[in-house]
Amino acid sequence: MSKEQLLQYVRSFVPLTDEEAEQFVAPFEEVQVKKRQFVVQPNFTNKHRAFVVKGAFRSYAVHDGQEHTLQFAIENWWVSDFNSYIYQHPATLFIVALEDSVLLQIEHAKELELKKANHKFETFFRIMAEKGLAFEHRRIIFNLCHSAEARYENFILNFPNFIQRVPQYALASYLGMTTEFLSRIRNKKAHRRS
Amino acid sequence: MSKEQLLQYVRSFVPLTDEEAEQFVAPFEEVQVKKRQFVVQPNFTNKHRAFVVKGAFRSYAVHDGQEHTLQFAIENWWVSDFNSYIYQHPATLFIVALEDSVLLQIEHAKELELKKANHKFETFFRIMAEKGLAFEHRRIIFNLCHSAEARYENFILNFPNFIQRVPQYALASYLGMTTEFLSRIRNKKAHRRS
DNA sequence: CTTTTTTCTTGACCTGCTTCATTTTTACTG
DNA sequence: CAGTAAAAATGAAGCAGGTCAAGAAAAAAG
Repeated sequence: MSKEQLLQYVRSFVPLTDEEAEQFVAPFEEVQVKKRQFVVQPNFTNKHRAFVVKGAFRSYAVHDGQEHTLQFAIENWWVSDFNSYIYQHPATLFIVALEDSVLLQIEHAKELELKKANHKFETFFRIMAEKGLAFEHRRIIFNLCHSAEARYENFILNFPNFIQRVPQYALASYLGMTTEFLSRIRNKKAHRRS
Repeated sequence: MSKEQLLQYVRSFVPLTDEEAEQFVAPFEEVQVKKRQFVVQPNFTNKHRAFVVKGAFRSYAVHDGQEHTLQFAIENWWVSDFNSYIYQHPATLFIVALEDSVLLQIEHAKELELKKANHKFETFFRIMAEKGLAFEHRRIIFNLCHSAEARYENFILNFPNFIQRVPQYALASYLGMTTEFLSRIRNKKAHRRS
């Protein structure tokens, strides 16, 4: 069952007794999501945090008709409009399924209860947030320091398994460049190899 | 005393009894730092997380001779090379005092002890990390969506109190542009006003 | 306050990346 | 599996922002 997968993930960060494990996963509910279906939309508050059991997602903002990707998420990643979720105010992002997917989602209030109920659960969410913050720090610094081409190379190196699953225009907007420019970078690279 | 200031800050997020308060601040030690002094340097592991009691700091990376600013911190902000601190591996950033400053710093191992000892302390650090992550998400999206000029305007709007205290070349590198270009933006704006 | 260092400004020129328009390729859908 | 929609590639032209070099202003040091 999919909750086993979530538990395995959680236990890789904090040890849980069987009883605690049961308590942790209880408030999560499984949701099936079809490709191109939205799970978060601007102006609606993001009421759930979701663990990706299967599939792929993309969160992005639209500004002046342009899409700008904040994150991708595949198996064993989490998805939410984090600002909307933790402050429980209206979302600014779209989150859409890139494939037919399965999520395990928890309501905001239920997550608060979990964190309150058990020190270990609190620790788990603390670790998630810290790792997320550290990740974004690395991303910001890297983006500040490097050219479009270097950012693409770095992505390939660090997330080879994402490359096959996210459309190129979405990757371009994640890396802060246009689709056209990413296409040219790839083309240049292909020619160098031959 | 400066620990009062830290406590006031912590208590704005989690309620603490007097006993807990004492326990929390005990492992922090006060450090005086002179302007231009470094508190973190690449290749040395960042052993402390520090709360700014007074003064201002800047964390930045150097790449191809160019400086790129990740963060500024003034009173009631925290400073560290977060990746170095939480994983206890060598730092990649410089952190330097922009003014004569006072820090309250805690050793990594002592922080772990605090988080283990009391659920509330764990909650506090979880909230810090979550707020930090939400902040960086907003920053990344904003940077992806906006021009150099808009990023500068946004900074003025959101951090008016930083403007007076950080050098312009540092602000430029935080906003992802050159000193020269920021100078031109400011100049253009001044002319529009007259 | 005078000297030195650091920061900020300004001008001329340059380029990495964007924009727009069109075509080709790939993926869905009935 | 034909037809249509979505995604990727390609070319030409433009611009936001960078680079380099030199001077002015401000701050720090003596």
